[in-house]
Amino acid sequence: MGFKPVTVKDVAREAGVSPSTVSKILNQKDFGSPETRRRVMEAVEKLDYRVNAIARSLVTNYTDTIGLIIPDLFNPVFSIVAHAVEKATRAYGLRLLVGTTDRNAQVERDYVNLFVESKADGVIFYAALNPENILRIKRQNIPAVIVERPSHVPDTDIIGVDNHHGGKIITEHLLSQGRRVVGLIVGPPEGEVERERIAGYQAALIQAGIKPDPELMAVCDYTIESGFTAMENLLERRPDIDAIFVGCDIMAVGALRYLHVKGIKVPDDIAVGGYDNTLSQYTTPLLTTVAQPFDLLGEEAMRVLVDRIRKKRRMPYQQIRFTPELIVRESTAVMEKSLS
Amino acid sequence: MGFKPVTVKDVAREAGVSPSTVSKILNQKDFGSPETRRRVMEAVEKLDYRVNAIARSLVTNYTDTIGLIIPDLFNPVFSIVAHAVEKATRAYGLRLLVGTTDRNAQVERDYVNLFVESKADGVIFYAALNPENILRIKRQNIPAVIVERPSHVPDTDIIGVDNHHGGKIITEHLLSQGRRVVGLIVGPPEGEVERERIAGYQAALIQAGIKPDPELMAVCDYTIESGFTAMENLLERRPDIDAIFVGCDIMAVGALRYLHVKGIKVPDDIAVGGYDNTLSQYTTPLLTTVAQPFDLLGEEAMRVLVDRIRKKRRMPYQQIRFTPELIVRESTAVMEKSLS
DNA sequence: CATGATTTGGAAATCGTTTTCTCGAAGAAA
DNA sequence: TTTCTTCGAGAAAACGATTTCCAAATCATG
Repeated sequence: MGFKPVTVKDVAREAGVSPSTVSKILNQKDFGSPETRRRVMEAVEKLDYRVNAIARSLVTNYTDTIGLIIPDLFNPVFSIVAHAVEKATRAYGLRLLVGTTDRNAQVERDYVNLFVESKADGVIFYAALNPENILRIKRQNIPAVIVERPSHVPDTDIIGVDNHHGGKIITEHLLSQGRRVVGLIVGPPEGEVERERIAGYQAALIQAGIKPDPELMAVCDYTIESGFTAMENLLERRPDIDAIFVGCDIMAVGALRYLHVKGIKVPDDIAVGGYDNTLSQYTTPLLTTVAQPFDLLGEEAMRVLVDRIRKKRRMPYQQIRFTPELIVRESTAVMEKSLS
Repeated sequence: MGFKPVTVKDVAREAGVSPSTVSKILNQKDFGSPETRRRVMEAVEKLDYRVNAIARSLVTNYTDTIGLIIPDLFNPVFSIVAHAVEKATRAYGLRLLVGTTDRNAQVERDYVNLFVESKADGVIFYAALNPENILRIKRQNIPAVIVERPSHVPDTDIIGVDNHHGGKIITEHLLSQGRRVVGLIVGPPEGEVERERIAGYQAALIQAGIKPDPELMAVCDYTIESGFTAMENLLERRPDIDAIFVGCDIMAVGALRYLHVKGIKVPDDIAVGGYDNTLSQYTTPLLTTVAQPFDLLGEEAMRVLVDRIRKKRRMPYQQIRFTPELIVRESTAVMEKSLS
């Protein structure tokens, strides 16, 4: 009802000084005489005063708030990144506004508008849907950092992982284990990320003198079910497959499931390689996968963003690429035949 | 540099009216003549005007922002809830500030202060650490909703799941499959949630005429590794165990892993029941588990919170309990011996 | 002791909205 | 036509901080 939060005025009255003095003592390290400092601090303590960040922002033009736009929080890939970003904002003493788009460009746009209205100091886009939305933020003079595509937005810092390399090393690994007919289950190839991984996969095959065969590739979305059916379709088409590279651990779980149901042994009959290293410790057998440094991705995105916010001066735009790492586990042991 | 966002003044000038008129036309459904409405709307469109939410909040005393305090975003349990909460805030046209505590009470306190400063309209606590922090929010007249413990904060809406029932049904299920020596791996029993689940487990045993044996219980934190070692310790102590109830899917994965490594067959030798239904579709064998309606938890928390924010009038505090559901999968089939 | 330099702390403007409050004009009723 | 009501639109006062700007007080220096 008649609830009134404590304001700087109340503190001033309590300490017997003016509001401006209170503000200065609270914000400037070396303002005021020891005596007034003490009085003000005591008043603050006594009244349990907390600055009204809204009022402050209105005059300083800083909200100390970062916006994060991300497809969802359900897929471990995203929740790990979100967690890393959140930890980083905390370390920088900032707030984090989170928006998930559920892969809907209109929702993405709504969040962009919301963040503009909120006067966020900066925005991180993870797997942005529409580059236009990023430009919209930049047009409002709000710094933005892009994590993992799109990579063709001008004048923007971009953080990512070398997907070509990732696709290549996992495929090379499968080949090195004596496999020859390597299938590929991958997300929609319209995406940059997916295209790169496919290219890496193909490069590894060609390097080994094997011609990539479109018949060996199955497309699916990022669900367990689609991994299951993709594996099914692929094996119906090509029963001679002896290894499969699945472009995401979630889908790999679906593929493993199908193989398990059909009594096909992993890795004896078919070797399975995943991607992301998110679920690979939960599966049986443990999944060989390509680990992406998701936490680093989040940390770096924040670091670059904060740099851009604080150092107003023109700083060259950065494009940071991390190198993914192969983690070998049980699902891709050497083939029995090549052992004999 | 000389970047100036478009303000209500600019719109007013463009439309040839006063700022107050612009504000009223934008906010009150039926203000102004059709002619002025048109002029103002055109100006807004032309200048791509977006309200400054900061300035608005200062006068309206609403920020349209909700705070969420949650242990982390890494455990699927939390990320699913966070996702549900985020979706709900979006549906209500609100913003979401997210704070993860990493189970550190000091961090929780920092976030409470931050949310107070941010003038959040309301706060949702998931698995809060220190009740004092919740009281601190309420003392600032900010509505709070507690999800899953602590349940003893006065004058607060509380949303939760019936953990006693959950522990009971999974144990009953194990017993109904012919198991007799049912072990328990559970999180730190200081927690209310854990205590309730233990009580449910014990109730089921007693009901079946079995005396609960402390030796059959192992405590661990919420990691795969601790599930692994807990299973190990338990079996060393009591090799006669023929079923195990693990209080969290993540730890169940660790337990399954140990059994797999030791060549102990699930469910033939030991039946395994999990809790949460988060990873249970990823495991081999598929994990029987107790499903919690995490998305509902998030939705309801938001619904109750928004109610409390909008209807200022004194509304009785609610305590909502959902009933968890048993999901039977492969890891708890009927025992072989009882079949013969 | 006088002068200049520095420090201290207050008055007032400002940030961009929303919200009274008020006045004049238009419309309705008599 | 007159009077009463309603409605449209602007002026000005908030909201709660920060930030000039300035006067007074303090200090150092010759």
